[in-house]
Formats: sequence, C-alpha cells, structure tokens
Amino acid sequence: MPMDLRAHIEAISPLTDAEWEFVSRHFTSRKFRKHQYLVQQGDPVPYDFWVAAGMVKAYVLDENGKEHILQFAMEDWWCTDYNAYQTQTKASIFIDCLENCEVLCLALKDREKICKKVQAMERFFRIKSNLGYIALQKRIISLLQDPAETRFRKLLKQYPRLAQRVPKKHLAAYLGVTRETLSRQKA
Amino acid sequence: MPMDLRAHIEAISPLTDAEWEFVSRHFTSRKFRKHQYLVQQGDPVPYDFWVAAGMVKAYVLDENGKEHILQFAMEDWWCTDYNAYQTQTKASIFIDCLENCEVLCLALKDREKICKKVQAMERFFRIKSNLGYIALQKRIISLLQDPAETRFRKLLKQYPRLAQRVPKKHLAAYLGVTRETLSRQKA
DNA sequence: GAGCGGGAGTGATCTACCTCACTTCAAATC
DNA sequence: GATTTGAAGTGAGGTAGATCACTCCCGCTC
Repeated sequence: MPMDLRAHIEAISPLTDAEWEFVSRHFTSRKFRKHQYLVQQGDPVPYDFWVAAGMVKAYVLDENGKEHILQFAMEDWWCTDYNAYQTQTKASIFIDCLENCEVLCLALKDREKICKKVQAMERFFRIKSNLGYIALQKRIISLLQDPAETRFRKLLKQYPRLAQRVPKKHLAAYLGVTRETLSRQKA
Repeated sequence: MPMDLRAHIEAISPLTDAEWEFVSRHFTSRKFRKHQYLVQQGDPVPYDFWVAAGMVKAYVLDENGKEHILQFAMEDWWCTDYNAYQTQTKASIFIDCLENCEVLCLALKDREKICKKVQAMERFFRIKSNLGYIALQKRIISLLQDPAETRFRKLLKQYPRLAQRVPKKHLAAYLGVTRETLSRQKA
C-alpha cells in the first residue's frame, strides 16, 4: 500500500494512525498495462480508482465512433464512472490506460463504510468532491465562452505536464475539437 | 424557517429533531426581488444559497458582454459561486433573480461547523456534491458531442419546467448558442 | 534494412453556427 | 389608449471549425 495515498488524504483531512490503518485495509492495489481497460461501457463499475502511477483516460464514443474525453487521470487523481459507481448501474463510459498503471481500488460499500466510521474520511470525500465540482464548472465556462485556441492555451497553462505525456489528438478530444484544428493552432 | 429544507436534507440523510434544530439555527432567510443580485463579480461571497422559492441564474460575462449561464436554480436547488465561497475570495460570476425569491443563506464557517458537529450533514453535503459532479459531467459530454439541437432537446427533456419559466434566450446562453440559432431549431 | 503503424502537419472544401439587421407581437408603463 | 420594452422569429452573409485526403516522420518489428 503506497504511503502517498495517506499523504494525499491528509493534505485535506488529517488521520490518526489507527484511522489510516482502518482506511487502508479497504483499498486493493492492482496493476494494469497500457491499453487495458479499467472500465468498459456496459459493464458494472465496482470500484473508484486512485491512480498511484501511470495515466488513464475516461471517454465516451459517439455514434460516429468519435472519442470525447471526459477526464485524464494521473498520479494522485481519482477516476471512475461516478454515475454508474454511485447508482450501481452499468458503465456508460470507457476508462483505459495510456501508460502502464498502478491503481488503488475502493468498492462503493467500503467507501460508505469508511465514511461512516471515520468522519475525517467523510470530510475528505466531501471536500474533494467540492473541488471537483468547481473544476468542472471552470471547464464548462471555458467550453461556453472560449474559442478552441483559448481553450488549448488554458489547458497547457493549467496542466503543463499533461501535454508532455499524452498525444495531441487526445488533448483535442478533451477540448472538443478535431486534431486537425488543434494542429493549426499555435500553442 | 421553511420545513421543506429539512425534507430536502432528509431525502438524502435523515436527522434527529435535535440535529435539525441545531442545523436550522445557522440558516438565515432573505427575500430578493426580480433583478436583484445575490452575488456580484468582484464582491466577497459570504453565503451558499438554498432557493426556497423563485428562480435565479448564475452566469459570467465575456469580454464582449455576452452572457454565459453556468446554472439555473429554482426551488430546492443550491447555488453560489462555489470557487469564491470555498476559498473566501472575490466572486468571478454573477447570480441574480429571474423572479422574486426567498432563499436560505448559509455562511461558510457555519457550514463547516454543522458538518463537524452533525455527521449526517457532512454526509448530506458529500452526497449532494457527488451528484452535482455527475450532473456537470453529463453536461460536459453533451457540450463535447452533441450539436445545438440535440443539446436543446435533452435540456427540454431533463428540465421540462425550466423552459416554461425562463425566456428562450436564457436557455440559449446556458446551451452555448445564440438565441437566433435556438430559435431556428424545431424543439 | 524493408515494411508497418501511429502521431502529426497541411491543403481544399463544406457546414453549423454566428452576426447583424429588420420585423412582429405581447406585456408593461405612462 | 399611446408608447416603450423585451421576447422571439427570420433573412443574408460571414467564419470557426469539421471533414477528407494526402504527406512526412519516427520508432517498431520481422
């Protein structure tokens, strides 16, 4: 169990050693190789994933088979199909590995159990979720008001490491433009 | 203090009478008239608002003065500039009333106090925030993959009451199209 | 070292949507 | 009851970005 999950949690909500011991028991570590799926459309979604190493993308395919990226997740990020996870229904998105990955898996029942027993964890997830909400609001505003080039520049500014690690066509699929259009923008 | 806030909370996380008594003491009720601002860009954002009656819109203005609507909120919805609220910084958005409103206001310090003291409330806000996150993800997917007409149809289907209550030009500003384009779509 | 596949740039065309200008209509205001 | 105001439809023309087709290039594999 990587200790950095503890650091990640404690950056928001400190834990006692006993609490951490209890919490950490409910995560299971798994390794995936590049191109493997964490979640496939139509399948159940038993876990929320915390990325310990590597990188994944979460995306949908439209009726033309075109990919639209909902989220990238690298070290220290959480990722799953939250809709399917919370409601225990089938996945409507795909999540797969852009690199070899190590992830920590948390089942819904265990997350609820942890939250109930350790209030600091309920607080952690509340605050984490708030921050996620705020980030998505920012992305929506950018989609509504910015032209492609501005969206691209903001992305590079906010996540400079990202552009280094993923092919540009994926950035395009995240921004909502074609790779051709992105290629014509000066960065 | 409208009892329906209690019902709204208990739909997610039940409270004892004592807990509700404690929680409700921290909300203050205020009335606003149509066209009044709850939040103005540049001002501090002391409160999260729960709409008891009426309707508000949260929006940004771009450099051309064009309005982009982040959110509508009617009865039973929460609304504020969450970024400014959480971080106690200045608002980057406007929130104003589309109708006469009654809202319940909750200061950040009080929200944290309530969460700390009453775990059911921490749970309530955690789950509420998760649901909000999921809703924004859906909106982003729609912005990425759907043409204007599809986005419009989905909006009408998901919030049929909305279209009854607000002018179409506001729906356009929410969907990210001009009112002219929206007007040319058959609903 | 020839062949292959994925990432990326680019030209030519096409189109969904924007912009701007004008009109109609109904409700609010005097 | 005349006048203003805001919502909404519509036509003509412009543009950001999509689509499709092609090329180049680099890192693989056999």
